[in-house]
Amino acid sequence: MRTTDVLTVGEIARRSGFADSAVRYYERLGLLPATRTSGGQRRFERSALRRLAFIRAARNIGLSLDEVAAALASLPAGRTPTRSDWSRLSRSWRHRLDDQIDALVALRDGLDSCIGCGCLSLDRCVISNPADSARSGGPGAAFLPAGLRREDAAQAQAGAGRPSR
Amino acid sequence: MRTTDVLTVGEIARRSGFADSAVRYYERLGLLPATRTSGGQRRFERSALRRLAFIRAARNIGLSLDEVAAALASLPAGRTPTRSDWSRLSRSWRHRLDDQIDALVALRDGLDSCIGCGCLSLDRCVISNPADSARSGGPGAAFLPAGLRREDAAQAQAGAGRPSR
DNA sequence: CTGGTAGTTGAAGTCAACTTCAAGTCAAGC
DNA sequence: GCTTGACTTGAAGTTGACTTCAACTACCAG
Repeated sequence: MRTTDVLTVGEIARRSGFADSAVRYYERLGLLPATRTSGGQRRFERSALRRLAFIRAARNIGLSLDEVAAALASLPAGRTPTRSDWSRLSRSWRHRLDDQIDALVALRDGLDSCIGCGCLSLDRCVISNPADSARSGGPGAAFLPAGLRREDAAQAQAGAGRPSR
Repeated sequence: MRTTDVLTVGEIARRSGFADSAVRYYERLGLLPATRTSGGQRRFERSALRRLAFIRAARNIGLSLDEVAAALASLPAGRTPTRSDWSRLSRSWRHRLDDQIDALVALRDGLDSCIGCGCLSLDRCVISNPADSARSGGPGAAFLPAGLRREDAAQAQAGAGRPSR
């Protein structure tokens, strides 16, 4: 056992590429299980690295941490997740990505038809009116086109608002 | 002159679909020119509606308000912008959209090759490592894939951070 | 046993883009 | 002239995902 079996925050952070503070944050949110030494320091298992990889991947796809938490919660309790467990989780992302891509392509096509006209009509232009136009409510950022917005895709949380990077 | 030539905040908000508070906010940022009545109330010209359409379109594409401000600042001073002025501004969006789409498609292709393997290797998996992996710095959201992140596209601001919806 | 590196906590800060609030003023129809 | 709805301001709050800070403690090599 040359390589230690448990990892400290710093080690996990270094290996995963996340900041220490992010790792602690995730643990606090319950996304990352950790045991504690008698002195109160966190110790992570190797599998935590896989969880962090999942988190990074999910965030790259555009999931919120709430959604990540929900996904992680769906993992089988007790046993260590298998490859197919992880695979199952990421399978649904395909759809999400497709939707995002479709939305952007639609926007681009609209842009192509708008370039040159310079109309930017509030009523007619596709770019300023991608399918819908009414503002949803709540504070926070809201710049992605419909279909790219978090709230549009997430039916999960009951909270208010909505998000970005 | 049935239809009034100048518009109040409320009218502009209603017609543009933005909230009153957003319109005031934009005016405060200098994105939206307004005159004042003797009593201090804002009065907008009709052209403000076009500016708002531009702002909405730009935000839908994913531009920050800073970038919108920069774009608006490039409009000819003095005269009212023409259609070709607006057209010129929106032409560069095409590239941005292409980049965003490319990034998402790459992510999806990677996902396809990853589904089933469930590896999620921090080193090898495309999904958790879309091209790059090192965290940039700064607080704030950061979930979009490279090429979709605000900071990646914006060379403008000198501020810290980085962003998400 | 000692020193230094790495870890701990809670509270507060950051960022963007707004919204909400309170306390008060303006504009306009009757 | 009055009432009422729309407007004004500045300050503070919201959201998500973290980061930063200060004050302190743990771990471990030597």
